[in-house]
Amino acid sequence: MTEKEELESMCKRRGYIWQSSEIYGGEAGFYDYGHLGSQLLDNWKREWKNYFLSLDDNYHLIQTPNIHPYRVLDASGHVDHFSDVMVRCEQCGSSFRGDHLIEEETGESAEWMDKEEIGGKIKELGLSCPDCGGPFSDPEDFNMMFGLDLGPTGEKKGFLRPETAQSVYINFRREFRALRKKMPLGLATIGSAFRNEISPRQGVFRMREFRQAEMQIFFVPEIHEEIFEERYEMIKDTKVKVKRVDQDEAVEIKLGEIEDLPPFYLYHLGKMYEFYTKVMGLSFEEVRFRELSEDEKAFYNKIHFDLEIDLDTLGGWEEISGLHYRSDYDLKQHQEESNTKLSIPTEEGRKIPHVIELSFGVDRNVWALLDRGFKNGDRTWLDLPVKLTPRQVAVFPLVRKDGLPEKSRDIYESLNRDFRAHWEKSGSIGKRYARNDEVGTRYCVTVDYDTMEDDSVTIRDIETTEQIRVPVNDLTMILRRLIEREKSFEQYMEEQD
RNA sequence: GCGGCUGUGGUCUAGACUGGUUAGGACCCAAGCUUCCCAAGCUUGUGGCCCGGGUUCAAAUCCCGGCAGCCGCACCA
Repeated sequence: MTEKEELESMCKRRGYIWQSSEIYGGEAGFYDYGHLGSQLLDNWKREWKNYFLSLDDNYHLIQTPNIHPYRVLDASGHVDHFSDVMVRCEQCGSSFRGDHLIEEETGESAEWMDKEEIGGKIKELGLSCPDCGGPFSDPEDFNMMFGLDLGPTGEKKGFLRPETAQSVYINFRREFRALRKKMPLGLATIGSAFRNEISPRQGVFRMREFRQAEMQIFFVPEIHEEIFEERYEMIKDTKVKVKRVDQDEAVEIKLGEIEDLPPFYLYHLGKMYEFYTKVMGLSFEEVRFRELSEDEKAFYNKIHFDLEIDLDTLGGWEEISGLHYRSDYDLKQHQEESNTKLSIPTEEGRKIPHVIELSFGVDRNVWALLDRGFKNGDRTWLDLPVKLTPRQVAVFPLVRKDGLPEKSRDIYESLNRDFRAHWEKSGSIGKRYARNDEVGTRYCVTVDYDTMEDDSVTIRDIETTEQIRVPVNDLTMILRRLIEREKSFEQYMEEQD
């Protein structure tokens, strides 16, 4: 089996993640998280919130519906731009994007054209199927958004949102007032988004329903730049790995050495990098930022880097998150379409705030954790940071007799109040270690015959399989220190020698 | 969405070409025995031919349709 198959098998067998509706044969583009996956997902969200909301006093979380009325997505440009005009070859059945066919022929952009215009232009140019030369059918709209009829008459139209960002923009005005007009203002949200992908593949990387965690930061560049500059100064020696659009390889560089990007952008780039190395526990080498070319990036993004992680299961660097400078495009659009003033008063008159967006694919982040953590050599184990892992500690009896199971159960119950704990007694001790290695249980506490004598237990570290012996009374304190990284397992080991 | 390949207990698979005993194995899981630290062993047990239709005395096996997965193309503002 390939690495990917091994990991998928583990995820199904042990309760992380699998295809949705599987007893009915499944449906492409939908996945369910089991008891472990769901816990990992929750933990990731919690750590994400802890990290990004604490970047500034004025960064906050909001919660919004998955459904937008038609006008929101019309204003944002999704009704026009998120759809493509497709034409189908009547002879061989292949389908193509109409605007692309025209662009190839004329060399000019045809993205602005609607269904009728594209149909007319194709006839005018006498285009035929590039595959077989057959004639084209009439063009049809294909929109990546799931449309909805709202209410009993079905006359009101809406969509499942294709991104969470718009939910935040339409709440800017309310929150700006509620938060007493302080700027910069950061509004984060974690929620689901929906895209009717033509052919979803690559597991959780292209789903029809997926989760996003986004931090939208509103600011007026010429006024608030200073604030970010100060923060940037503090981290400008931070090293990151960046692949610019004109480079073949990512290079290691200090933030301060990147001269053509504004401090507010570099500051957040540095902070995102830090999230991946410090919170998600990835090594510097496994993460990079890649700048998107003009062709790749959306027209409203002035600066766009994707954060990519080198994944074994997907064969290389994959987009996990993004940092987008969206300028004032979004608020301007909504101001115009809603006839609501979204500019803010400044000493230099009213200004429409700009947005820098920190955007994270939650499912992709979770999969990246599983991919990078999955070790399948001599021993199979899952290396998840202790703050993120679904099981922080497991408690076992060494053997199933002489009161050890009961003792271990007592210890488990006391630990379960403070940690994500687990208890089991079936099989042999080795088997229990192996089972817990596979799902990423960080520490295994074993009750043995010494425990019955002197009330001490062993703690085993998943990474090294080494053990330390500690008093039961100190267990909670020691585990807490290990989890909070106040003291490392190695330090405890040294103390014992 | 197009083309190719594939679909057997929870997982991985044998069987299919050449239709015919009770669909076999390994691992996992559960219960028990055993066991003083890294998937030991023994006993017992649960559980399966992707779905629907057709051909046939008889279908996991052949045919048609659907669904899903993988690969290629296309798509991924």
